[in-house]
Amino acid sequence: MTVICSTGVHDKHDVYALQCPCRDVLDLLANKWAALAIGALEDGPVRFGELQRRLQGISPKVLTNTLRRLEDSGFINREIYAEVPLRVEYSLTDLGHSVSAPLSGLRSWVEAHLHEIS
Amino acid sequence: MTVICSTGVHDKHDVYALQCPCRDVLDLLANKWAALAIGALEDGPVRFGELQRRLQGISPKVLTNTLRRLEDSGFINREIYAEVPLRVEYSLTDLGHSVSAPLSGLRSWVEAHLHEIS
DNA sequence: CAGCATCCCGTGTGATACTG
DNA sequence: CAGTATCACACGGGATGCTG
Repeated sequence: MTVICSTGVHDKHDVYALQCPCRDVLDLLANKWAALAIGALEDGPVRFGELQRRLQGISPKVLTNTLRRLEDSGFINREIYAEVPLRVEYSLTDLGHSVSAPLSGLRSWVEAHLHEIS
Repeated sequence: MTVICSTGVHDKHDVYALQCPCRDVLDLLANKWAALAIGALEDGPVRFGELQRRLQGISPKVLTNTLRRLEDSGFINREIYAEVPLRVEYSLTDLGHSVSAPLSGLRSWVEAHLHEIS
């Protein structure tokens, strides 16, 4: 088992302790849309409307919430172009790109084991 | 980008479509405790009480809910030993073990990038 | 010991309509 | 186009007490 929290954890089983900061990250990523939104941005900047099209079924409000949370945590950038019509592009930060790797791993696993899941 | 859903998806951006079955798995894993519970079982069978100790802060009810969901989805086994006192052991199935790999990847990433996250 | 029963609450999610 | 406003709701999660 890999020790998650290097700080103040001596018993390896305490890595799941309430105080473990990895909780925050898991909580952030562990919602219905965040992981998918990051995946949808892997190829480069995407506009709001296009994001909504890719994340089929998401409402504008929920998309906004998701993006704001990811932005506040430093995973994505929000660039506003004062054009007509208005253009807003979302893109992954370096941090966002780096987390997309393990997330891809998870999605690949899903693809590979889909048939085994009830 | 890796195509997640091999079935009926031809536009690579539609992998995030509402019908994508990977949603179910993400929904299952994407709650507060499931990923951590799987991690807590990586080393072998664990009893209910020990699980509650490792997942510090979880209540019995929530732990039961989490375990039931994971059991129903085929990620863990529940073994009952009719002893006195009663003993119930939880362990990962093969499927559970296989998913713990990508989950470890995610947790490792958290460990490595913790300092970069606000 | 390993849970179930019960009550409660916050919030994530959703549908729809509206605006700068 | 890119959101915001509003209302509504199910569900995850928590606290406490009780049971086979």
